[in-house]
Amino acid sequence: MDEQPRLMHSHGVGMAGHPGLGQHMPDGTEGEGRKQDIGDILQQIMTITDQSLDEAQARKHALNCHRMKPALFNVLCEIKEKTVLSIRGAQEEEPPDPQLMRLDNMLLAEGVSGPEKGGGSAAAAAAAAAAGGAGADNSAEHSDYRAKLSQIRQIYHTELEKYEQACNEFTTHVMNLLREQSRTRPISPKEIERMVGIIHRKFSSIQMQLKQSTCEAVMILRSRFLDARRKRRNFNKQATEILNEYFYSHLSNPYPSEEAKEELAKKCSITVSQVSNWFGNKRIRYKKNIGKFQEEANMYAARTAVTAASASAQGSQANSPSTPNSAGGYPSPCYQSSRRIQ
DNA sequence: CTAAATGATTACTA
DNA sequence: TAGTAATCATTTAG
Repeated sequence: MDEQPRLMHSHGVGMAGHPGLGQHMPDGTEGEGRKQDIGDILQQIMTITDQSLDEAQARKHALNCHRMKPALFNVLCEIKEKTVLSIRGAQEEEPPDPQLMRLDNMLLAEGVSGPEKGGGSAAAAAAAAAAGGAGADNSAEHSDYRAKLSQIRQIYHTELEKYEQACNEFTTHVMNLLREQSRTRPISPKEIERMVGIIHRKFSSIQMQLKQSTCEAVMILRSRFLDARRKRRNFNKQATEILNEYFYSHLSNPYPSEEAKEELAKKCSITVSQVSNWFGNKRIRYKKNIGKFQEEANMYAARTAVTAASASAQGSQANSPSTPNSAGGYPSPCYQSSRRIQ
């Protein structure tokens, strides 16, 4: 890049005003003239940094108005395209991020990013059903869940909109800037397009963070909603009585069969696993402190005796769910601290 | 308010 | 895999 201008100057004579500066050059003479023009322009570019601002501005204008400018600009763009941009272009076209897709799917499933109300309530209903809480005070919690979900959704959409707007503003700004600059340096429309792509990717990575934190919030809300420990309700008195009745009338072997559990569950309007939980808790707590349960045990023993008596008096045993070995020959806790629980 | 009671969960065992 | 033991988180009693 050192020799060429000089070389051109040595030959170039008076071709400055040549009208035919087309892309093709039919003969060497025309080529020489063009070369000289290019040499002039390059010279000006090289020295432009040495000039004052006003001077530079004037020169810039002159350069811009130069008849060779568009052609040279195209050439430079092409060169640039072939070198720098093609290298960068090779590593683009990344596949859609699987994690982002997962987040999107979840937000959609959770009704955060989907259609306004429909998806949300459906998901909430599904969650409510999964909670399995025998629908008593379920609706209150349900609406609470929905309210919180819609709050999350609102924040999400507001933020998303904000990001989108910022992205658009920034993109427009950069595009204007590049277009403006493309008057003085070789920037092809393709390159602008690519830059826009880069900006969008950056912003979408920010959006991913938003999506991620929204997902987290939904998960926490959901787990809170589903985790029954956090909103435990005691069983009603009747259910507790039925369970206790069974427990104390089967003290020697307080392990209800699957069928018995089902029956108890139905009677108490709770689930079978709740029955299992109850018996698990009862056995361990009874074993740990039999003394404390003495009174309760006596009470239920007496009650069972009475019902049994009245039942046998009527010649029927319709009461008490499948009672194989009730009070019969088993020691009431009054007489001994039965140790049949492992 | 604190402590006890209680339903659910977890890690482990036979 | 059902059951045990420890523990959590909540409700209820005092």
